[in-house]
Amino acid sequence: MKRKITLKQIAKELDVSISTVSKSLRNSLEIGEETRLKVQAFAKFYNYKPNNIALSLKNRKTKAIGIIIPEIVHHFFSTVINGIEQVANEHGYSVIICLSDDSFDKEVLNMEMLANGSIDGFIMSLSKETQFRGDFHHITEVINQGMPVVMFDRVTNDILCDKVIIDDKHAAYEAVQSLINKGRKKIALVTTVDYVSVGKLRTDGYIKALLDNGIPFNENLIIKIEDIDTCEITIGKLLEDKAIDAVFAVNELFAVTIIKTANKIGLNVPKDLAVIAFTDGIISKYSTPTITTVSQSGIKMGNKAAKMLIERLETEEDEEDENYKTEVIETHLIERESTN
Amino acid sequence: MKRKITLKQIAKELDVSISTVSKSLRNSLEIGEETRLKVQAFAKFYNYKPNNIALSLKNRKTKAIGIIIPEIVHHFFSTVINGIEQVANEHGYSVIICLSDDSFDKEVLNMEMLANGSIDGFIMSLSKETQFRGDFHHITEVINQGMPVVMFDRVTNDILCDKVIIDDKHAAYEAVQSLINKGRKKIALVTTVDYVSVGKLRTDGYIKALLDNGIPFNENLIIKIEDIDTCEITIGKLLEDKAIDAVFAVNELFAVTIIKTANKIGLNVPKDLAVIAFTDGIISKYSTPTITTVSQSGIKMGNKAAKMLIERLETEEDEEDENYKTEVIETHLIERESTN
DNA sequence: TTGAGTCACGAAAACGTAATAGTGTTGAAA
DNA sequence: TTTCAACACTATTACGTTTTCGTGACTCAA
Repeated sequence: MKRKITLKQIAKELDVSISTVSKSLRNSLEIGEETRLKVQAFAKFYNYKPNNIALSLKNRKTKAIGIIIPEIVHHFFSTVINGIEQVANEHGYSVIICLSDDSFDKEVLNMEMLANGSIDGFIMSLSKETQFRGDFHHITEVINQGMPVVMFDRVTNDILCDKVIIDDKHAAYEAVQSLINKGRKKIALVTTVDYVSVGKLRTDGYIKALLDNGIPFNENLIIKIEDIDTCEITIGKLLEDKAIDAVFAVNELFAVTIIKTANKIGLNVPKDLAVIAFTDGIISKYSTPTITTVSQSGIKMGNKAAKMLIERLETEEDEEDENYKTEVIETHLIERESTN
Repeated sequence: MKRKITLKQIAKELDVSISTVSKSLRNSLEIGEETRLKVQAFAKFYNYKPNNIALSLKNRKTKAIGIIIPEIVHHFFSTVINGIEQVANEHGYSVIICLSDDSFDKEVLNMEMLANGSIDGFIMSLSKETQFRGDFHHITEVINQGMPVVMFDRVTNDILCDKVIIDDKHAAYEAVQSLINKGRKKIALVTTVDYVSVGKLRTDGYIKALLDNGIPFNENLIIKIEDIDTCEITIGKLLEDKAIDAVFAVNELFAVTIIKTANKIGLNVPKDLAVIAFTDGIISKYSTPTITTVSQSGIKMGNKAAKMLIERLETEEDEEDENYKTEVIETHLIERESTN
């Protein structure tokens, strides 16, 4: 139960000054070899390690990056964290994670908590509520204090900062195009009701793909799910009434529910109904049939976001160019059983 | 781009001492009302917030807890994090997460990094490699320094500290018993090869359930999967050669693979083959058929672990009783389609 | 013998805060 | 007039580092 040893204690024990100890441990030439070795041996014996907090205070940097995301029990977000952690670790940074639970207030609170010196910069994805409100003052404030912010996936144009996104519109376009290429004509879109930026973009891509191929866009073929647990009826209606031959779902959960519902009413996937989903996760890989998806590599996204943040943290403050970049992570289609 | 304001700057600006500012902001009676209000107004205007790092250094506590887990893209672990974060947040703690990637070296490195003042205590689950090696010196060291550690799920008896586990043996026993109750007689166990404590316990429970019911234990019905991606052959052989009527799988992935393989060789789940899995995750819920599982509530585990840690952090150091507790989180069977 | 120049080390400031221990002024009681 | 207390602040220390600036002792050349 011995507390960690400090420079001061070593100094006292060896009857030298604190500066001498500090310098010895950093192998300064100022200190004579004898003293230096003696101090080093002593420090090693007592397993001296500098106190991170003291260093942070002195250096005015914590070597920690704050991550704020809506939820963590979520394949995509946890993958991004993984990606961030990888490069953070390589560069000697640790990551502090806060969850907003898609609540504006929690997002603000967490940011304020971390912004008071705990971290050097933020990597974040906006909560639904924040996107809905369009209130980003907490982020502006942090940026104005000179703390860099990198946003990913759920971003906003209202904030100037580095961003990492996927081209949701284009990816959706390609997914729908691939369905059309396979001869599907009546393609439905199953999406969410919320006001998250990505939802709109994916819808845009869906519509554009249809129109570019001379397929009329029918508003009735877009259905918005409120609650995943009670959506079977809505989906059932879509499948029975509209005589569609393909569905583009904006996430895995919708896709797998669609397949289950289709099976119940006697439709075969992929013969009668092709299904394609956005976001490649674990469900698509293990569902029956396996589901064709648009993969958005969370790892790459996390890697990139972390690189951008660290880059900004480690360039001299004076030469801050401030020309913020938006990186686009490429997506690709993973073809599986749900589209013949 | 104005840096955060400090007490010193406020003091200088208002031409009072730092102590006066500090005391004013904490509403000390020592300071006259006029000065107090003036300082408070000024601080509010400039949005003064005390610097966390300085506070940490002064108070010798960081109000942060370190989490070390093998991986994060993993339903169970991310659920536990969620549980930890909930109570941590309630108590004003933030969480720093490090991933060991199931590597001993990374686990040690991460612990050392965090132990040097960055956090007040650890919540951790051992990496596979650490369990295999049986080398826990890094944990002992941290504990000896007076830093509390709470271990969950993958724990070891070699370390004295608070622990949160589920009763793996008993839970496995109940799962197998439920299969037997449904008339299944020839029950296989599909498990992992690694040396993780929980694997052994689950096997023990499986065997005990068989023996208690007068069913002879047949070693050939236990198969150990090395690599999830190439296990279909092994599983196929098991299903075809052994004429089994039920399988107990130690995780979801094994279970869903078993079901897929069974379907391929013409077996119907659950009619011909009942399948039950350990660890309730998202796959079990959305697989076809849905899978009966033993749920181990990660949220509860996280909640409990965080509570235990914070409790220890916030009781006076002198009255440390040091009688470590091991909390057992109850599990329960979630019956779904894979067992008639 | 003095001046400069090295050597080996120490003192002190700084990072930002909170708390303990002063300090000077005023007013009132003795 | 002295004494004591209350008031309203300020100075200082401590948390653990790193670093800049000194400084005393010694050596060597002029």
